[in-house]
Amino acid sequence: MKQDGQIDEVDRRILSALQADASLSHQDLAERVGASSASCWRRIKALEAAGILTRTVRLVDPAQVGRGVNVLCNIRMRSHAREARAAFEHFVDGRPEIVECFSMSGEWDYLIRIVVADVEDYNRFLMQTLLGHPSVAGAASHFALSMTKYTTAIPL
Amino acid sequence: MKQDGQIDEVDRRILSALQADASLSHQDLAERVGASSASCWRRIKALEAAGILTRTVRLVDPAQVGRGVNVLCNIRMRSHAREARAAFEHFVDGRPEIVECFSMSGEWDYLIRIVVADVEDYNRFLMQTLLGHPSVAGAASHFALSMTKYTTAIPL
DNA sequence: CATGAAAGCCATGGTAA
DNA sequence: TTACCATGGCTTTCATG
Repeated sequence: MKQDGQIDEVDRRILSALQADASLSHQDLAERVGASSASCWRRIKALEAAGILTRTVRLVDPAQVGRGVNVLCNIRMRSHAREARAAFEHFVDGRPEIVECFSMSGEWDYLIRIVVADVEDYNRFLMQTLLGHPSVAGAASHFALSMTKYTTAIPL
Repeated sequence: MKQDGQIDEVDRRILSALQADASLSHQDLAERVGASSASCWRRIKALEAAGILTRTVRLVDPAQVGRGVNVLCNIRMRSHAREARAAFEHFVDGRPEIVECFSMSGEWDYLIRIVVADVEDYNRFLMQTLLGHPSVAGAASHFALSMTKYTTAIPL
């Protein structure tokens, strides 16, 4: 990355490579993106400092640890007051089975994705946890039959 | 992991730690989960061999690279024939702006998440790319106002 | 059979020119 | 950019519970 904060072609290649496989050594990465190892290292530091390149995470196969079922759930709030929204979002934050939450335009207020073991597991979550929250007025759950694509890579 | 393939408490701690931060060294990891470095190493190898622990990826801040807008889009297929589904899923695979795709139960056939720069960008994608696909009969797009939670960590 | 401790080797990151 | 060097992490061995 040049000092003007712009991302150039080499930066893009670095980001793409690291999004696909962060276990690459700087040397492998260097030859893959067509730059020197030292240059790669400096660019990575700059991208981290700029907050563009964030965490390094290891992925776990959900099905293998008993979380093979995805449910997408639309949520309607009882109130749109700031406190109600903050309370709900804080609640979402604290529930590890909720892996994604979007505040939505349109007829529903939120869309969340939940990973569960099975239908019964979801029933428990819905009845006891989600619908028990004071901010939640209603929910419409949709089960995923399969996840045909999942990537953490943002296109560049 | 014992030879029976079961995941014990230490394995769970290893998985949790690596899901949160895969840049930990085996030694740091070891003391964090309360085991020796060698034991940690063996367990990680076993978890990889079992396919439980998969890729290591680096995350990129979508907003910083001009992909700050999320759109959730329900899709109805023209046909449910196997070839039509395969063709659509292959198409999804090849479009990097589509980061997630679920085959759904209920009134819609698929739910996809798309990351775009702005509304105009999405308009282009919808009109020229998505609706241009022969398998797609219709689509209902919902814009996310914000992403309040996103994690790659599966609860254990 | 899994673990913890210990040690050596090698690759790697970081820094120099 | 290239080259180098020292650091430290990965991997194995071995004894133990």
